[in-house]
Amino acid sequence: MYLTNKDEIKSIILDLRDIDILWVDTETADYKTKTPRISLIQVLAYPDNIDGSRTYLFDVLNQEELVGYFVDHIMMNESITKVFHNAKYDLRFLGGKQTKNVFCTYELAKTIPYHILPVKSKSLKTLTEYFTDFKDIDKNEQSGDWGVRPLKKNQLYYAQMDCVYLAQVYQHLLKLDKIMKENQDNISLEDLCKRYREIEEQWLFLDSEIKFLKDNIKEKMLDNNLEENNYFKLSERKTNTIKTTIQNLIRLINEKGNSIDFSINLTKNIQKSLGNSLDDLETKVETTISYSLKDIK
DNA sequence: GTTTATCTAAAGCAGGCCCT
DNA sequence: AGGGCCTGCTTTAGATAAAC
Repeated sequence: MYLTNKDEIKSIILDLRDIDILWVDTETADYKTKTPRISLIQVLAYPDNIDGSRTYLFDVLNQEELVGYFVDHIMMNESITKVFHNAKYDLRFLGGKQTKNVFCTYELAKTIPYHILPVKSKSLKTLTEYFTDFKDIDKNEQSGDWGVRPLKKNQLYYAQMDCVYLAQVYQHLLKLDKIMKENQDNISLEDLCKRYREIEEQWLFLDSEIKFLKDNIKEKMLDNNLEENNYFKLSERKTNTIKTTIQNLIRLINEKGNSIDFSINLTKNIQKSLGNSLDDLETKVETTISYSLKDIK
């Protein structure tokens, strides 16, 4: 439902206040510039609708008043859960940090480990295709021009379907998360250990082969001066470590006087070089404790 | 008995991900 | 483009095993 009439939009916003949970998305114009403008606010209140016909498309291009109205009545409203995918992005336009009761499916998806949710990307498109029967979702409109009017049919379709995908993904993620947490609570230490032993051999096998393959692919790509092929991109990374001698450092500090003072870590090597002199030095010890598992023989 | 090698964990940092 | 979080690389410490 594409809506441009101010009063109509406002009246729907007021009606939406009675609903517990809304699936929300936005589209922005000029997103590559320093001053992006919000173009559409899409809202779905019926998660079971899968054709997009029940998604509200509020046209808010250059309508700061309408955006403010939505923020005041919906975004700041504690009693309504607002679901976004990567909410951080949309919140830039919809009230920022002061908003209440915002839920992000992207953040939830990231907390679920790969062996439970085996997808390489956590984009809305990937998650939708993984969880639902929607396949080959076209995301071309995402990078389209949302500043033009009238909006193309494709754009409106894309905009309304995003909320549908969002609601579907949300429901599947919640189910998965619930199952995961229940399993976590119910599984015994014994079972965890047994499972570890059960898959340890495969893991060792795969891990070693993966490392072997990676090293060799890297080597061959370097030998052939190949930056990229159909499978990998070889990215170069330079790390500069700046070094000086301790005498040079002392000289500098003497020149600058008290303006330079900071603590440095005395590594094992430095401690060795200092020898007995270490006892004469005023030091502070910071202790960190960590735990690791060892095999029982 | 001492040095050297190997492994795990942590911290700092650069680059990548996600959205439009 | 751009902001916040995450991943992965690198370095370091500390524990243990192997070598001298």
